[in-house]
Amino acid sequence: MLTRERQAAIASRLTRDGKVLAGELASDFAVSEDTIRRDLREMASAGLCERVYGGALARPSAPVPPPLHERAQIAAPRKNALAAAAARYLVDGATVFIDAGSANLALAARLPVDRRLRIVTHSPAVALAVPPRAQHPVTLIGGRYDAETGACLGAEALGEVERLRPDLLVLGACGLDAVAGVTAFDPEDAAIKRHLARSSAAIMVLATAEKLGTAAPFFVVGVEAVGRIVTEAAAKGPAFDALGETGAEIVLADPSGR
Amino acid sequence: MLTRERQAAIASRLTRDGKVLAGELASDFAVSEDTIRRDLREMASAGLCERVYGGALARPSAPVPPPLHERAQIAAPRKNALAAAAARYLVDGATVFIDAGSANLALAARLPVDRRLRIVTHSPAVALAVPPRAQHPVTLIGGRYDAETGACLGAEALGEVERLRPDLLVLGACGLDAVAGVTAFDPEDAAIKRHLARSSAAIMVLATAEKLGTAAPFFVVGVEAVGRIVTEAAAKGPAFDALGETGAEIVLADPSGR
DNA sequence: CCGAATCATGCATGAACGTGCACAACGTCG
DNA sequence: CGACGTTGTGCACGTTCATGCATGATTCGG
Repeated sequence: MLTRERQAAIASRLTRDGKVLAGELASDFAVSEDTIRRDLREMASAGLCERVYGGALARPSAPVPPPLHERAQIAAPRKNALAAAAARYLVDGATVFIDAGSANLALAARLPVDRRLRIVTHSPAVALAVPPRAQHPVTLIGGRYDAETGACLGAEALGEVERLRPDLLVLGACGLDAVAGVTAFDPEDAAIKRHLARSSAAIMVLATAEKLGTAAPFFVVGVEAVGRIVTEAAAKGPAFDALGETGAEIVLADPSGR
Repeated sequence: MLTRERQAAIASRLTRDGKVLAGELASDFAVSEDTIRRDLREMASAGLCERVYGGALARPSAPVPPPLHERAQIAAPRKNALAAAAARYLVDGATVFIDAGSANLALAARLPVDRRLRIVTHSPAVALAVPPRAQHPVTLIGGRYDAETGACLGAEALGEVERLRPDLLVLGACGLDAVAGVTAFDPEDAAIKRHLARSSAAIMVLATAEKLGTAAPFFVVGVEAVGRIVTEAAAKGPAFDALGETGAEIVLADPSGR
């Protein structure tokens, strides 16, 4: 049996029963409990379930849409590490726009609870990921929902975005390069990002290593406008050095997620 | 039984009964009172309940209805059956507004793929639940996101809703009664529902058996405005008969989900 | 003010856990 | 074809966690 196949089976059990037991799964799938624990850990870090002592519970929150969901699952621990590092720079009382994207989704799920933040987003998944316990007021920008980017796009969304003046924009980047700047795959998405970049007081970008030195078709904003780039140590190389020379503050995430 | 699972069960008892007794819980869950006391202490420190001598009380500010994501898991198979029955009445090419609510969430997830529908909603969870495979264009109404109802409320949302003229409104009902009509727990939610009910060409309500004959604090619309009520056979009784006499078409869902 | 019930705390125990390591299966590239 | 990196798995190790019990302290009701 394939690993992913087994994890899919665990996921379907979760939705059916609402919970799974590690020991039970181990004997049912004829693997060791270690393997099951690894599965559950992975799934939990991808937001598929809640890990608890003895097994796992179905996530009490709404389902994350498949395209975004798949992206969220890729390198989830690394994205969580980025999120943890970025969360430190969210100051109390600030209005923060969180762009769509898998790393930003991880950030939304790990927003600090010891500070009060006004969260604005055009991504329903981000809005739902904000832990209700934190009591951060969440404003969602409406419009035509685009499943590919996982955000609301179009004229309506753009119109609403134009009225905003966020203190901080947590920008999602499909590509990030010292020369090409921040770039996106979708033209409409790029248009909204451009507006946001202009009207925000500060910009922070979360980028996994593989995004550095790459460019997508649509330009959003030059790197000189980005105040802070959160990335990982694995990104070190020529593209990384070039970014550092643009004046942006580069933050390296601790892989352990601290 | 998992520790967290037990604590969740205690929490749901708290919202149901308003109080729990330590000794009673201990014998019901077959653990020692020490364990229960530890649970209650932990929950109290998390703000989930108020610890008192002999047990615990529900927090005075405890939400009357549990948040949407919890409601969605209650009686899920029955809600899926309602959804399957309701899906038959969505006609090709129609613009359908899907209100927030757990049964409506199930409907969104089971939208027919053989017809083209324009979906509009103010619930991010509903927008995300629409299967991307179906290619239904989804418009999401933005605004302040309210975790309690699971929808975007407030002036912004109301303003956008006012511009809509849906062919069909799939209305969520917190209570449904022949005399009291459709009612809601939240005043702002009720305001938006009222607007929608006025501007929609037709109204359909999905209601599980326990909602029939009950009323929530805020009035939305009288039953005479509701064209079709989808409910279950288990609802049959005086309240059910009274609804039938108002002229609305009553549809009974097949428990097998067909 | 007294007895009984309830409680917090410390401790012991076993289950569940994370981590590091070794090994096997697999695909890739020279 | 063989060397190599990757990935999934199981095992051993020490650690953490949940639980029940014992012990005093606290609270409640009369």
